[in-house]
Amino acid sequence: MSSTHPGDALHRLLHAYKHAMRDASRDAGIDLPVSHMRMLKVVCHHPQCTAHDIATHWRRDKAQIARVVKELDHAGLIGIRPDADDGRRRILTPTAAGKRMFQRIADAEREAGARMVRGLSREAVDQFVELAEAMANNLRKS
Amino acid sequence: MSSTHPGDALHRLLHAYKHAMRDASRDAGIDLPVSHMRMLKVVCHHPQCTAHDIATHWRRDKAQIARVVKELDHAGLIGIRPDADDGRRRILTPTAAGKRMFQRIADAEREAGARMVRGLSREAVDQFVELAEAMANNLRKS
DNA sequence: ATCATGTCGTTGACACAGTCAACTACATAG
DNA sequence: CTATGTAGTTGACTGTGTCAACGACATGAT
Repeated sequence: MSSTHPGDALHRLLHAYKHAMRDASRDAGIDLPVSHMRMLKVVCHHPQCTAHDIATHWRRDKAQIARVVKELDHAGLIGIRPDADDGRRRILTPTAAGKRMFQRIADAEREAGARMVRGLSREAVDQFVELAEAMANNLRKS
Repeated sequence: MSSTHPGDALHRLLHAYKHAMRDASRDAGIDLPVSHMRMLKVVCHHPQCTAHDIATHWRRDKAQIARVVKELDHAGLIGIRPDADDGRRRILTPTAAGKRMFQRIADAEREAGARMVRGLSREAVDQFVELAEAMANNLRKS
C-alpha cells in the first residue's frame, strides 16, 4: 500500500528520526532544538568557520544561521570573535561547554542511529547514505 | 568530510527534495503547501477515510489534520460528510477538482522524483525505499 | 435511563524551521 | 572617493508539529 515514490518514504523516515533524536536528547537532558544541535556539530567539526561558510556549505539560510548562532553564543556553547583580516566576518569556535555538549549530542545521535539501523547490514547502511547523497546532489545541480 | 551518520544525509536529502517539490509545484501552478498535497494524496488513495484513519496510519497529529482538512475543504478539493454510523466521524472524499489537482501533483512529484534518481539504477532506488522504510519501522516500534 | 469513561474532532497557544526583503557595516576594484 | 559587492543582522511572514483543553458523540455498567 505504500507508494513507490521515494518522497513519502523520505518524509516518514525523517519524521521518525526527528522524533527519535528528540527523545534521545531529552533522555540525555539536552535542551536544544535540532537546528542548534546541527549547527553546533558543524562548528565543532570545523572550528574557525564563519556563518557564511555554513550558509554555502550546508545550504542553510543565512538569516536562520544568524539567529541560531546568536542563541548558541548566548547559551555559552560557542564563541564569536571578529576576523582580523576582514571586519565583516565573525569566526565561530566552540567553547569548552560547547564541546562537552557536542559530545553528549554525538552520543545521543549514535544511540538513535544505532536503533535506526538495527537489523541492517553495514553495507546496506553505507549504500543508503551513498544513495541519499547522490539523490541530494541530483536535486541540487539541475 | 561528510559524516557517516545517516541523520545528516537524511536532512540534506529531505531539504533538497522539498525544494525540488516546491519548485516543480510552482512551475505547475500548484499553490498548495506540501502538507496539503500529502493529505490530498492520502484522501485520493483512500476515499471514505476519516481524519482518525490518517492520524493513526500516517502518524500525524490530529490537530494538524483538522487544520489541513479544513483548508482543503475550503479550497473545494475535498468534501466532508458525517458518518451515518458514528456521529463523531467525518468522512473525507476528494471532489472532482481535488482529483484533478491530485493528478497535477502526481505529475510534479513524478518529475521531481525522476530528477532525484537520475543516474541511479532501478534496483538502487527500490533498495533505498526499502531501507528507508525498514529504518522508519525500527525507530517506531521501540 | 443515566452516568462514567472513552473516542473523534476542533480550537488555541505555542515552538521550531525556513524564506524573503531591507538594512548596516565593511571590503575592494576602478 | 565612489560604486559595487559581500558578511551578517533583523523583521515579518509562512509552514509544520505538538500540547492541552474542550465539545460532541458512543458505549458499557449499573
